Formats: sequence, C-alpha cells, structure tokens
Amino acid sequence: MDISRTHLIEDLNSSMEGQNIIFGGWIVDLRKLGKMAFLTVRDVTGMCQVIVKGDSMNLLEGLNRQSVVRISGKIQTSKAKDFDFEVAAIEIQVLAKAEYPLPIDPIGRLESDIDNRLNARALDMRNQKTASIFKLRHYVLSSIRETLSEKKFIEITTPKIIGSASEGGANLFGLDYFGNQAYLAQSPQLYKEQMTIGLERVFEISGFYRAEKSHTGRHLSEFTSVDIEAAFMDYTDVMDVLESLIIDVFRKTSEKCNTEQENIGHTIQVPDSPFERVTYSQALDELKNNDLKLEFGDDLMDSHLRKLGDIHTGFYFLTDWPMKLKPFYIHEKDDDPTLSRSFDLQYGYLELSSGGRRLHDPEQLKARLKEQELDPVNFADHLESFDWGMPPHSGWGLGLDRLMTVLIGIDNVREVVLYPRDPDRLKP
RNA sequence: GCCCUUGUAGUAUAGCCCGGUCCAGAAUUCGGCCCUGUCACGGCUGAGACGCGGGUUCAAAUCCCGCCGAGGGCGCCA
Repeated sequence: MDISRTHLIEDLNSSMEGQNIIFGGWIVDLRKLGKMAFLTVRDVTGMCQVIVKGDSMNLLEGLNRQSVVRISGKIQTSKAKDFDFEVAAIEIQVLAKAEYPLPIDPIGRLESDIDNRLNARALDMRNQKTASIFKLRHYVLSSIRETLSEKKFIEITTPKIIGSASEGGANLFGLDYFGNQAYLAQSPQLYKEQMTIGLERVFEISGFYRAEKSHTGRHLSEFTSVDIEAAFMDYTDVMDVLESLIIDVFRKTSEKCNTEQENIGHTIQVPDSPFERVTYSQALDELKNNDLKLEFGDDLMDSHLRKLGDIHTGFYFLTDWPMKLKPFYIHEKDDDPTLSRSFDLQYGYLELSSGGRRLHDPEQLKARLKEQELDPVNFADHLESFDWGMPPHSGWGLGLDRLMTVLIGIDNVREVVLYPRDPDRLKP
C-alpha cells in the first residue's frame, strides 16, 4: 500500500492550479449534493476542500467522517467561502475507517464532558481546540528551553525512581525495586542542587509524583515541573530568571500562535513587568486589613491566598517567608534569621512556583535537618557532595501545567495534560 | 478524610423543584431516499436514552434510601 504524500495541506495554494498532487488526512466533513460532493480534509498543517463530481462519484464509496484517506487530485480554483482553491479528486483511498458510534464529537460543535474527552483523548486531539492547547504547550516548552539555554543553563535529567522517602513533605508513591523499597520522585531538589557543583546552572523539565488525595483543579498525582538551580545566584537573581522566562513564554506564544489562540478562543496577554514583590509580612498586614488575622509564622491557607489574589491580580512574588514554613535546605536572611531567602510566584491565588536561596554550608544544613527532625543519616549521599566545594546557589520549581492554565485562561490542569493522573483516574 | 453538585440516545441537552399532559421533546450524530457549488448544505424518512438496586404511591425520569459513576470545593500538597 502506497502511503506517500507529495504535499502537506499547508503546502498547497492557488498558484498550483492544474497541478496533480497527493495528500492525506482525516475527513472532517462530507456533504453530498446528488451528483457532486464536497469533502473537507484535515492534516496536522491545515484543512482543505475536495470536490468530487461526475464519473468520480463512485470514489465516495465507503467514505465516512473521521476516516483516514489518501487523495490524489488536481488543484483548481474554488468558489468556496473559506478556500480559494480546492482539489478535484482523481482517486480516494481509505487507509483506515472510523467506526461509529464515536465516543465524543471530534469536531467540537458540541463540547463533550471532560471525562468523555479524557477517555477518548487521542480522538479529542482531532478537536482543534484541544489540539491547539497541546501545540501551545509545545511552544511553551520550547520557549522555556530557549530562555534558559540563552542564560547558560544546562538541561539535565534526574532519576524518577529514588531509594529514600525520608525527606518529609508530600506522600510518595512506593514501588518494589527488585525486592527493595523504592519511591517515585516528587522533585529533583537534591540532585539539581548537587549538579551546581560541576555544571553551575542546570534545569530539568520532567514529570514528578505526589501521592496526595487532592481533588482540585490544580493538583495531579503526576505533574510536569520546570526546575532550575544556579550557582552564584541569590534568590532575587533566580526570581529575575523566572520572571523573564514567564514574559518570554507569553510574548512568544502571543506573537507566534495566532491560529491556536483563535481556536481556543483566548487572546494571550503579555503580563506587565516587573512583577510586584510582596513580602510575607506585607501580606499579613494586607490580610489583617481585610479581617483575616494571622500570626507571624502561620501558613497562608487557600482563603488567605484568594484574598491576596483579589488584591494582587496577575503575577506577583510573595517573598521572605518565615524559616519555619520552609524546607530544611532554605537559607535564612542575614538581617533576620527568622526570615528566609525564599519566594513563591503567584498568579492571583494560584501558586505557580516556589524557590529560594539554598544552604550550601554542610554544617548549617545538618543543623537544619535536626531542627526539622530529619535524620542526617538518611541524607548521607547528599551531604557528602557538600564536602566537594558546594557553591552558594538558588533555584526554583515551576508547575508547568498550572502555568499552561494561566496562559490559556482556564482553571483545570486536566485540560492541559494529555492523560492526567489523579486519585480517581489511572486509565487510559 | 470532609463537604457540595450531578447522572436522560453516540454526543450535548429539555423535562425533575410542583408525580399523571412522557410508550420522554428539540439539536447534532448515525442509516436510507432525493438533490451539480456546498461551506453548521437542504428536503423526506428511519434508528437510538431515563446509571444500577430497593422503597413510597392508584401512578415515578420526577419523591425517599442504598450502591456505582462523574464534576467541583476544603483539607492535604519539603
């Protein structure tokens, strides 16, 4: 079976009139008008109209919507509203037939439930709205890689199967590793810090895992994290990196992705910079003025973040958190050891990223582990690297899926993840 | 773990509150017939549904209970 194409649909144009071409794709629509018929066919690059008439009408035998076809035909001018040329069919070959009933409407004229769409995710990609979300995701990833590469960050890949769950924090997924207990990594934190020893600036874009039974539009058991770690940078320096990365993402997608924006019905607005920087203490004062009283050292609950999000719409940094709210590796401030060199990047109430300056002195790090009732013995491998010339360093982790929801103006990460994993969804 | 909402054809929905007018209605999809410029083609025609189980009642899609599924929120989330 010959499956070759001479052209992608985007390569076809009206100046090719009279030329014979072969292209392939999926039948979007099929309109039979007695002794003639119109087909619209889509490939990944676009859609075009095919006309069938006269003796060729027998070519329509066995055709239905969403089947894959290979069409040879001749380019001619068109009277269609949406096309200035069309393909007069000479031969239509059905490469694979779509079997009805299909579980969702792939055209998207009727928007199917997210549940049905996720169960038929591959077919959902025929819906241009969904496809555009994932094309945008591709551009976002490539923008992030560009920005970080320009800033001399090296992309790394750290292990996802790890041997120790002693770091505290979120629950991990356990698994059997040839008879030993292993876990799925919840973050590249320790590995990326270690890599600053030789590579100075590193980043990773990867899936990580948290075994939390969260039921919200912003949590998944498997999520994609963008992480950086950089030697000789303080927390404000990596905040600048994060801010320019975000601006680049919005600027590049808003400029390049016109079709995608049109398909999702959302215009990407490049945020103003610099982002507002609000200290934890300022946030407490603002909450107090809104009758939400907190003591220094209290963590900000969802209701508090929603209030802050009302005050600071859009992107803003929440900085200088109390040390007691931060993990063991975070560095304190010089002028006030109860405060940390740390930040969260917020979009309204939504936390997108958190990061900060890390401790690089092994003795301080050991002391902090004990303070947080963690056993340094469990961190022996990690601590050893701190004896090999660990530079002062800072970094952050950014939730890519959450960033995507902000970029395209929706409020559920399941829309921007191909096959989301949550406590109630393991398949497909 | 707690709370709220919800389940009607392939899809997406009307009906439910206020039981009888519903052997469940319109759309789209799918099948058949007609149609030579459609473009959400049109016309005629056909097929297709009350999540499961129990209860109340003369009567249940509608009210109640249980189960199952789905959506969302809180909490959790170095």
